[in-house]
Amino acid sequence: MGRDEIYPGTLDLLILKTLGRESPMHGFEIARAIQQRSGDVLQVEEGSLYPALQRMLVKGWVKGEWGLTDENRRARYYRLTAAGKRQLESEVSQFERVIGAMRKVIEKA
Amino acid sequence: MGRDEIYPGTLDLLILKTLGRESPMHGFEIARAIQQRSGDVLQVEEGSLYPALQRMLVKGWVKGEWGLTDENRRARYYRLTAAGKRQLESEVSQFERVIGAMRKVIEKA
DNA sequence: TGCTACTACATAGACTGTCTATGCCATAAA
DNA sequence: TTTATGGCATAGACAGTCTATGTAGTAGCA
Repeated sequence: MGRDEIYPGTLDLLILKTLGRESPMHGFEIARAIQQRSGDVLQVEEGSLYPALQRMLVKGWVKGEWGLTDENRRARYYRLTAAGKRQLESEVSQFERVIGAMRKVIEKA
Repeated sequence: MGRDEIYPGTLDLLILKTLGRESPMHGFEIARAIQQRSGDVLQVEEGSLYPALQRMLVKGWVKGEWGLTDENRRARYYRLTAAGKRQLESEVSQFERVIGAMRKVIEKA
């Protein structure tokens, strides 16, 4: 309620997918990419993004390396690990399953 | 993560829709209806269901009346209020918007 | 009568995950 | 040298779901 975007539990999926599409990326880029691809509907706050990335680092779904951006700022570049790819696949199929089930509950008939 | 079903923030929608489809219903019936309609994918735990119904009572989205089931057990029968119907519509359209946006992020291309 | 199973409602407490707010630091621009 | 901006990060609040537990009434059965 009050919830405006991004259902809890789906952020990881968005991040993993974004990294799966293009790697490596740093945090800001990931957030921007999600926002753009979603047609400006989904906005990932930094206070959600970084904790999520930390969790994924710990779980070994992503690896991070410090580097420099085009504009010479330090940034942490993330890329998917093999475990991350598996996780991504699993989350995608779970997403489809759950959303499909919700559709059945919601649809007219 | 760990999350198995029902993304937080979507339970209200499921309950509202179920009540919108058939009223009045008591808690157990609502849970059963959601489970059945979802093809046994979504399972609403009692510890989630009753707090959700309480919240909705407070917010005036549903009204509850005590009654007796076919089997002579006391049960609280819920029905949508006008405010509940508006809320339902709003949640459905928000759901479509967010899920549509997620699809754009997730889809192949 | 006593036991068990089931229906139905309900709450406490843990836990997860997101958000708001804030801070730090470095670079670039004014 | 001040300001804006990019980028990372954490603390604290908060919402919402789950697990576990409890109550109580009904039905069935021995």
